[in-house]
Amino acid sequence: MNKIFKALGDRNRLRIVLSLITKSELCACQIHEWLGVSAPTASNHLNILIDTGLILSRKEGRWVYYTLNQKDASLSPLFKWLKLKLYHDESLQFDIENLNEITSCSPIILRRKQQERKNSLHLN
Amino acid sequence: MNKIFKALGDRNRLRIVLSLITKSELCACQIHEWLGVSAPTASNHLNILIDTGLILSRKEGRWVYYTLNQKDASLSPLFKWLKLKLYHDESLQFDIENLNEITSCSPIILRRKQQERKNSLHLN
DNA sequence: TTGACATTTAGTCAATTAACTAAATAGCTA
DNA sequence: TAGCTATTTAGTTAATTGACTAAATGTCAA
Repeated sequence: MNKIFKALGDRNRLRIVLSLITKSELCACQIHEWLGVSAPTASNHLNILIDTGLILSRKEGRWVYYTLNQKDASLSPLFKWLKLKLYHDESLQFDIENLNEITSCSPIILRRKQQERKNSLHLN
Repeated sequence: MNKIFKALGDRNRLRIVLSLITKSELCACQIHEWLGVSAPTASNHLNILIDTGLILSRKEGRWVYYTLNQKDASLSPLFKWLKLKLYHDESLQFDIENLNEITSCSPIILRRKQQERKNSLHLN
């Protein structure tokens, strides 16, 4: 149980879980983009959440998709409470809003956009 | 919300909350004795829990008593979940069992016992 | 099969944290 | 009032953690 709280005690890991509460499935690159941390950092957080059993992953070629672990019934009251808290927390909702921009296109398009942004930076 | 998870992410702070779930009210010295840490360390943990709103304190002369914060209704699903988890976690139950020895007498008697133990150590 | 690319692993570093001891504070009691 | 004593505050230290970059892995697609 302590492991679960340790996992959620990190702001970025809590944000991942909240994003999966509202979006049901996200791929690693979407999460890394949204968190605003490097890909290795996001990967590390995701693995910690996997390790505590809070989320599940599914591999599809080079892409890895994540969902909440709905299979563990003992977690569902916790997720329910998180969802409720999320509804009443303005700052968290504001944070989640930016997810919509990222999930409004497929991961492939998102990556192309990331690439273009990177290239235009190099021109300056 | 992150603050709550950060608070419960520490093993000793989680133990304090679990002890208050099973005992409803405990004084600082009982908690310090049970955790097996120094009095300043216990005091620090208790203040962090107060600060996050998870527990409440009540002063009675030199003694300070702590309870869960039942006044904040939004926390009750969390406490309920903790209680449920506690029932299904053998190692935590074992840990909590030692509380009975400490709470079987008043804090005043407990302190006298602590003193006697300390004195007998000095004789060796 | 080679090049590109999503993700992970390794290794480093700064910041945070939880513990301790010593000293201060505050409240009882003789 | 003076001296205990429960708790808190200050200050120090070792361990943990979360971030980064560089390099490795594994998969698709030309």
